[in-house]
Amino acid sequence: MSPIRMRRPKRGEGEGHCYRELRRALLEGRLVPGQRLVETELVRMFGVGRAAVRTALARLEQEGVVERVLNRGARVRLLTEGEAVEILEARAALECVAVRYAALRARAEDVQVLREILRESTECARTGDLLGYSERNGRFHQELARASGHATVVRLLDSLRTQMVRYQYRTVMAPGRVERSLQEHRAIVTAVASRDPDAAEAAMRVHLGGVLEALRHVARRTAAAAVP
Amino acid sequence: MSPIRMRRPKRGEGEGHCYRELRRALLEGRLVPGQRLVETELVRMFGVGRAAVRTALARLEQEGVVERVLNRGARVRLLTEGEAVEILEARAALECVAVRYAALRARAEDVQVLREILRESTECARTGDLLGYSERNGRFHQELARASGHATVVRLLDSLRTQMVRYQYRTVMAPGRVERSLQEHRAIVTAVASRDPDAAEAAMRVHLGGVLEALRHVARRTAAAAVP
DNA sequence: TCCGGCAGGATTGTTTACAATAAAGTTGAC
DNA sequence: GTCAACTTTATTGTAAACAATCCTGCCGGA
Repeated sequence: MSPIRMRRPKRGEGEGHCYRELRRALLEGRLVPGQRLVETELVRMFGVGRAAVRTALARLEQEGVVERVLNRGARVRLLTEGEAVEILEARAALECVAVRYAALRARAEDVQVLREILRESTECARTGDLLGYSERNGRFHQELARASGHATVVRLLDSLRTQMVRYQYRTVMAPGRVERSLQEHRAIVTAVASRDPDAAEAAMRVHLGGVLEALRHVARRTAAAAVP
Repeated sequence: MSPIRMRRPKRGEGEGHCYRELRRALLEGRLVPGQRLVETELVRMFGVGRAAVRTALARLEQEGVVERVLNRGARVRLLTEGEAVEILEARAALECVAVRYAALRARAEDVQVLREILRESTECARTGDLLGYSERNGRFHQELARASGHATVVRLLDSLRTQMVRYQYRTVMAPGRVERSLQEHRAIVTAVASRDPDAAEAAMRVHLGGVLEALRHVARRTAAAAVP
């Protein structure tokens, strides 16, 4: 973990600061699943009190990102492939709601943002920048949710996305998956732009079905590798 | 709030105890939306330290049940009708996943439990016991989710259900809604028992669609509420 | 060698005290 | 009577100390 210490936050923002930074560190991959989160270390790292660290960890646990065991502290939660599939299924259901609302309520500038991400994604796919594509993929889904204006679904999806960090890279690696993903993204944007909720939901269903299948395939492969 | 004080919990279970009790008090209606949650009062009430209360409140905030403002403490979150509709939409999407899995994985005893709840519901409807029906209705959806064996969806639904408390009680006023709800529940159980995921999902979609329409109608008039 | 008990240290859960903040109440001039 | 500035009070945010628990390494005996 980065030993960098940031400026001391003001009174009242200690907990939120710690929560956000911890979450960010997770999303950026600076914290690996299974890694221990020792309270005093986090105190030094973020320059906040232990109480703040403690409640931040409690929030992250509630979110399902962190696992805490009595008297043994917290660690970054490690997902099984099965749990990853579950999370993706839940995400799929919620993203369908989101995309439907996006098709109904997206403003022109939202569509513009999506098109820009699509353009960048295309570039990443062309140059073979898989990590860059993965990042754009995340932003695509995030922006799509935002455009839906559906606060509850956005909140739930945000939480689920955080839990999936570890698998975001792997699913994209399957050969030929990037091109298909990109095309599916294009179909979604087209449907949203033409304000067709049914088409949008259908396109999303196809897309996430593909992702799910890819992940299930990965699950089988690693299971096979584990049992030779 | 009930001034009853319970036995002091052991070391390590303070926070969880406080969290669960607070949650229960919410579900049982002993805490009304908008009500302030003063930390020292909760300390006296549950016989735990303030730190435990604090982290419990943080967890409840993360869950969306409690709202906290800097330096001004926590209160039970008050939902607008619009937010209630949002939550119900999210629930609908997730319950469809749940019921599909239930149709695939439910054991005979799960179906038995559902049938028993159905029987009790019928009795409540016959005698006009609306509160009793509302309670069975909650248990029906809960058991259905449990029978799905889908941990992630169960967790999310649990959280969403807690947020809806306020609307569960005002539930049963729409005339004729109870009968329709009961019939829809029956259709769901039939589909699950015959291991037909498509029919089960379709039945659930019909059911929650009806609930949603009723709630949306209420959102315009702000009078009665719907039977989920 | 292997096993169980047993200090010692590390880390967490809890309590207490204290500082900062916001709400309520008070005073006093106009 | 009213309004603004001040004081008081209730309550939260933070820090530090303390106690319980778990893990590790060591020791002695079989």
